[in-house]
Parts: sequence; C-alpha cells; structure tokens
Amino acid sequence: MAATLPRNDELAAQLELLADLSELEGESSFRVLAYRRAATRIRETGGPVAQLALEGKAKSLSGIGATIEGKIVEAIELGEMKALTKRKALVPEEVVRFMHLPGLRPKTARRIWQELGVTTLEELKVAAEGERLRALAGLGATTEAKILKALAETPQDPRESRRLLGAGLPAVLAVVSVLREHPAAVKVSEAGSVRRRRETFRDLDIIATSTDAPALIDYFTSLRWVADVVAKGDTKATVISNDGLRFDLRVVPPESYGNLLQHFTGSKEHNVALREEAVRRGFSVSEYGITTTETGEVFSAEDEEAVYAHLGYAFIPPELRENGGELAAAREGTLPALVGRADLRGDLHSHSTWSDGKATLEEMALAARELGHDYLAMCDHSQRLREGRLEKQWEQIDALNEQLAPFRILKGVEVNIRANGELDLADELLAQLDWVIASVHSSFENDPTGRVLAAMENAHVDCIGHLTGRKIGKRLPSTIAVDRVVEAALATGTFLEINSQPDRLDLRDANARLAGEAGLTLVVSSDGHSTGALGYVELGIAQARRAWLTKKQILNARPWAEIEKLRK
DNA sequence: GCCGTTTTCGGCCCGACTGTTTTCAGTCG
Repeated sequence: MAATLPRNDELAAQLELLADLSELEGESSFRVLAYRRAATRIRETGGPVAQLALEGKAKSLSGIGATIEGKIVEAIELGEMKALTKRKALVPEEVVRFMHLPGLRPKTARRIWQELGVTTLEELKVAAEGERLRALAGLGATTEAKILKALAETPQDPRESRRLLGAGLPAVLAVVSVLREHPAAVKVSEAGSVRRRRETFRDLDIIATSTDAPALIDYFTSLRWVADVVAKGDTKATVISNDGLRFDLRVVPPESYGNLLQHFTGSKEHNVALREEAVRRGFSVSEYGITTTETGEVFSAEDEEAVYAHLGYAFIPPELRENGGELAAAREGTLPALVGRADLRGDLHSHSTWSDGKATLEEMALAARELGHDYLAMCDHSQRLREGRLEKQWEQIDALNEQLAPFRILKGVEVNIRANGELDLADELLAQLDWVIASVHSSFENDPTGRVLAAMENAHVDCIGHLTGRKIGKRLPSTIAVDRVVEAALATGTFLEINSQPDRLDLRDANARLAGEAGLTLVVSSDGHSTGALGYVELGIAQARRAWLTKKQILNARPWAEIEKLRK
C-alpha cells in the first residue's frame, strides 16, 4: 500500500486557494477560471485523481491539462503545489478572506490591500469605520456599511448554510402542486439544484407561467406556512417558510418557458459549457432564447426538449446537468435511460423495534407494501440480536409472511464490521439469512479499506452498507479507497449500497457513478428506521440517476427470485 | 491554463443588478 495520497477534496481546495490568490494578484482571469474548473472536476470525480496524476492520466479529465497535472504531482510529492507555496508568501493570509465578504471580489479586495495597506480583517473594520475606504474611486459609504455589516455577522462557512435535499424536496414538491391548483397557474416546476436533486441546496426555486402573474404571486406570498416575505414584485417573490426554507417563485412568459426553465435549472457549469459549445456552432444562448449569430434570428420554446433539440441535443435529464459529459452524450445519442423510482421492486435495508427502529416488523412490512414494494429486507443491528433473539425474529417473520403473501419480509441483518475487521455475528447464523449487510459504524479512520475488504471476503456478506460513513455537514467521508473497494466488490460478488438516508446518501453520486462504470450492480436502500423513512428511497434513486445508473444496474429493481440467484 | 468537425493560436457564456457614475466596472447567479 502506497503512502497516503492527497484526497480529491484536498487537491481541489489547493486549486481553489491558488485561484483566490492568483485572482488577488491580478492574474489572467482565464487562468483563474481554469484553476477553478479543474478544482470542480477533481471534486466531482469518483476515483482518486492523485493516483491518475501519478500515472499521467489525470489529463484525460476535461479541464485538466499537463500543467495542472504537474501541480497535482507536486502536491503529492511536496504536500503543496509550488505555485501555491509561492503565492501564499506574497499575499497576507487574511486578505484572502476579504474576498469572501459580499460585494468584495478580487478587484476591490486587491485595491484595499495594495492601495490602502489594509492586511487584516481588523484593519479592514477600522478603515471602514474611519470612512477611509471611500478614498478609493468606485467605493462609497454604502460599500463601507455593507462591509461593516458583514464583519459584524458571525463568519460562516457557506457550505454550512446548505440544507439537505431530504428536507427541501418534499417541501418544494408540495408547493409546486399547491401552486398548480391555483386558477391563474398554467405551468409550474421546481428548478435550480433541487430539480437536479443535488444532495444539498441553498434555496428552493420554482418557475411558473400564469394568466395573471400578480394574482399567483399574491397567493404564493400568503400561503399559511409563509413566515416572512423577503421580496415581492409583479413577477418574482421570495419567502421564508416557518421551518426556515427559502423559496423563490419566478413567473415567466409562456413563449420562453422552456428557455427559462433550462436556464434556471442549471447547473451553472452545465449552462456555461452548453453556451460555449453553442458559440462554436454559431449560436448565442441566453435565458430568453437562442440567437443564430449569422441571421440574428431568435428561437424560444415553451418546453425544454425543444431548446435542447434546437441545439442538436437529446433531452438531458436535470440530474445529469453537471457538465460531467452529458452534453457529448446527448449530442451522440448515448445518454443512459436512467432508473426511476417506479422501477424499484423492494427495499433491502430497514430496521424495526427489534433494534433501533421506531416501528414494529408488521408496521414496516405494511408500509413497504403500501409503497409498492414486493419485499422488504429487515436488517436490524447485529448487536441487538444476540442470544437467540435473531431466531425469535425469524419466527415472527415467518408468521407475518404467511399473512402478507405474496409480499415477503426477508430475513436480514446489518452486521457490524469491528475495528479489527471481524464481523460481530457468527458465520453459522449469517449462513441462514436471506440478506446480509455489513457496515462500519465506528473507528472510521482505523483502516476502513482493509476492514471492508475483509468483510467482503466473507461468503455470507451480500452488501456493504453506507460505505464511507459520511454524515453530510457533520462527518466527512472516511479515507476509504472507494476504487479498491469497487474492484474487490466485483471480484467477490458483493454489492454496494446507495444509502438513502438524507444525511448519508452514501455512496454519493460521483462514487456511485465510478462503481457503475466499473460494472458493479448497486442497491438503493432506505435504511428506514420508521415507516415514513421507507420513502427516502426517492432520494437514493435521485442520486442513482445523478450517477448515470440504469434500471439494469440497480439490484432491487429486480424481483427477489432473481436477486437470490445473483447472490454469491 | 485549457481546448479544437472551420483554429495547436486565439479564443474563453450571458444578462441583471449595484454603486457610483455621466458611460461603466465589478459582482452575482
């Protein structure tokens, strides 16, 4: 095993900082953009980019050329890219943070630093209070006040202000359906990152067309759960719900609804790439229409399909719009037919009151059946099923299965992978089960790769649960080598899970895509601890779609009889 | 610094808003 390589997020962070510093020093904006694009590409790549760079293959990722590949190798060998070390010495540490204040982007931050000699946040505050910033042309009292206000607020990592998709998706879908019922509404859709089903969001965007825009806006701003109306005009309004969610409604003209929905769905990176390619082909794309440069003719459309078609693309599902190769695939007609929620036949990970679940076996089974599942694997935690309790649970399962047939509760377990790599349930018990999930629940940094590889060698382990152990916003993914786990999963016939818990979504999209491309079949499971939580599979399916996965690549899109034959 | 079914050099998305300014640069999404 080689020395630890820098993780993708660490490489991306170095490039982001290099971009910030370069920008402050007045470096070419295109070079800065290249650093940022490379950072995004690295963050969204499922396998270790450092390893690719060592093999000279990082250049195959779009946005990474020979120079940045060289910088990655420097980061591996020296711990830090040389250019970053050099530039850090030239720019006072806190000046970078000027740029993260609203309204202070590199140009202004640089002038405050160089022309006023301000190098710390404290000095910035004093300068603003002393009305010294307005000495710079282009800055006035308003800017000083804005800076003071931002400095007074507790500094916050922007990522922490993002909420979980699991909290926003049901809410935005409910608002969309309420708005659709209004007599003035014609078309209503969620847009933005929530339409792409990104795992977190900042605000929830809704786009609509209407026969009476002000009436629809009035209705929206007076819904009973609205706690605060932040902004309200004739075509646009922003409200905060009583649970703190921020909704934006935008009412647009019907003739260009397709263009606007496309624009406001993003992602930014997708739109930029789409527009760049359009320019090369003689078009100019904006949210209002597609202009043919030669003739000045403007094309607008009521639906998105026509927008993509006009530019020569097949329709691209929102989940794929991240500039991850979807444009080329849509042009060539090779986009995958993505798996959908309706394809699921059952759920292969759930809990009941036999361990830490909130509902009984029967309640869980009935709820699963209600969701349209044909089977539900009951996988209570192994620690709670010792001393004959597992066998007792089987008796109850057998009885229920007689009642509920053809619906079937599968006898399963979520067995713990201990710190030493052993499983905490005996093989002779595991052998009698329909479905065995093995998961790491503690000592995440204690050789997670080795422990999981060992668990996969066990002939009774069908699936590894929540592989990286991350909790979005709370706990980083472990240092587990996902690529090596995927290889071993293929070799041993073990499946990997996309855990649908809103704060897990583990495997995440990029890792699941890597696994799918390697030829692995994945499981989308709820890990539900209550009847309501069984519905989380919608989130897992969304991540599977973001991972470019088809129905064939999802194990539990098959009937149980088929799955049984595919077990090792 | 990256990239190429017109380019290995010469480009690099588009429009709205803001603050400060008589015509625009910088920022934002």
